Amino acid sequence: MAKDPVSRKSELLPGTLEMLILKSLERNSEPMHGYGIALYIKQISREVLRVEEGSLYPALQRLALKGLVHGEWRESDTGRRARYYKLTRAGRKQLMEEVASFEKLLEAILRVVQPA
Amino acid sequence: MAKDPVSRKSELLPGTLEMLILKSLERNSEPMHGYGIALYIKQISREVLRVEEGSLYPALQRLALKGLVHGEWRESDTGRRARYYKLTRAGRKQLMEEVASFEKLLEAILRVVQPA
DNA sequence: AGCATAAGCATAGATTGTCTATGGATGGAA
DNA sequence: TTCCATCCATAGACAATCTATGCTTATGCT
Repeated sequence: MAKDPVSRKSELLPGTLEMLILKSLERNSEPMHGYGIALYIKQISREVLRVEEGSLYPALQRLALKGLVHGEWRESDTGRRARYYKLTRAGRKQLMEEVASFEKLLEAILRVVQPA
Repeated sequence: MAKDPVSRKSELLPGTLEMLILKSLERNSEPMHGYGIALYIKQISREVLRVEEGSLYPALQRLALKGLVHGEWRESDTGRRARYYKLTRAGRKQLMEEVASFEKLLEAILRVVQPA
């Protein structure tokens, strides 16, 4: 008991996480580490989107496996070791496609949800 | 081999199905059966959204269990037996909340995805 | 008469993607 | 010396969707 205080639903729309990560990398031009990406998304979405670490790191690994990002160890500004990621060419392409199909889906959903 | 001809990704944004169903019921005022709901969503989204039966019927059952819709057997226009669903008061309320939080999420995602 | 197709419901099982929970290490501030 | 922020990572639970399948009945075509 003593669970589920409000709602344990996901903080994001499932299926959008990888797109959000890729987009973050694109918009910042400088390579970013995972923690930084999480902060960035949280901040720019005005605290609405929160990316949990248990979702984030596996997602970054998937993206790296698929060759959409490239990661390497470096030292962060604060002196800790961190894995810095940047978009690959394939990642940039994939991002464009994902955004396009996301927007298409969105339009379709809004046609159902919002009165004409 | 000989698989995965194009992309086996979902035809909708996961997490939006129940909202789409509830909204369909709201907009049609008359009770609808599952098959009709599927056709409606497909049509109004201009073929972009396709709701598979394997997703639809379990979703309707979940909604009924939660008391958000009420279903009863009737005879359809074409003379077959069909389960007709209508929104309950609770369902109407839930729908409003879901739409609101969906739109909030959307805004947040678009802030990340679309350049300021 | 025979057959195909549309209308209609349903379940089982696989898969995917997220989450929670946990663990650990380090640096700086109180 | 304690705490918090920074940073990574994995395991396991869980929810939601999909594919695949099976069934029934009415209508239309040939």
